[in-house]
Amino acid sequence: MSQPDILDRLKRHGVQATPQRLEVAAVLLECPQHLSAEQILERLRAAGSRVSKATVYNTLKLFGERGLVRELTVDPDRKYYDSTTHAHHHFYNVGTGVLSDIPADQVRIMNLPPLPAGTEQESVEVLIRVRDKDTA
Amino acid sequence: MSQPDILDRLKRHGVQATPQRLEVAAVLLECPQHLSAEQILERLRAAGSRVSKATVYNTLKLFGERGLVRELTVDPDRKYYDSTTHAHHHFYNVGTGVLSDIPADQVRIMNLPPLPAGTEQESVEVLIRVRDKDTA
DNA sequence: TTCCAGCCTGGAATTAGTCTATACTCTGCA
DNA sequence: TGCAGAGTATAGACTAATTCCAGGCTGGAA
Repeated sequence: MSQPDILDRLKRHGVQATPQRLEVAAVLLECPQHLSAEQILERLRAAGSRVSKATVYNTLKLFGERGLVRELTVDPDRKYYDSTTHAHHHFYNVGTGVLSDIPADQVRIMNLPPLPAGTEQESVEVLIRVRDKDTA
Repeated sequence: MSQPDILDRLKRHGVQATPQRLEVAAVLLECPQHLSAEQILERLRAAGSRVSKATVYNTLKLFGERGLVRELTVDPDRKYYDSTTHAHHHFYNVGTGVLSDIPADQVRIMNLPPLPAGTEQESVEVLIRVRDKDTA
């Protein structure tokens, strides 16, 4: 994703652009992927950036709230941020921690039950946990 | 769930019975519900038990590994333990943290895509996030 | 200029969960 | 009757992800 595209995406989600936010966005939005805050911080540091940890966390949280990226709760030890925001689902390898996408149109969910009273739906997520086969 | 039923369930899952494990199981298996480790510890303490935190955590982890209860990763801040282990899905109220069950037969998933190479499926979970409607 | 809101930062604080070293409790067996 | 060993329980230290905080910076409005 190019710099102007990123700027545009920030603007469309009502997020004010700053150098740090652009850096974070550039890493995460580079391609469809799933990264944790620490992974992003690591990459930024490796590339010579001096963003603070707090800023990376704050920025990702903000991006998540504004719908610019998607927050995934899949690993009990850390959050992952998904650069792809349109509806889709995931495979999660519990051994390796690798996440991969399942296009929304490959899963059809039927007979959805009524929501609990007084609530409205926010999202539907299908998570298929997998593990490496024993090669023994 | 009565004491003998709990003993039986432990035995069927290859978990050796101890007073502490019985206490933990009694709280969680009392009825179909979703509790965090801390909630269970709290209830035990309130009931006068002196189990240690480590024991509660160890016990729940063991129960989860042996399939006696189900571990849920749904709230980024804590794990929940589900007393119901047969296949089913969940509503999760992101505002209140309340989890509720969706019977498996109320959700039909079709066209499941192929698993990533070299992996085998462990579980399929559907999570529907909801939020309280604005009453404004 | 001066103000102010919003942003960034390092470091402290928080918190779920795990680890560790020690002590206890059975159960089989001499 | 007593010992050995496996499996457990416990308090408290520790880890790691994330959030909080207090101070400093910046760019535009007045």
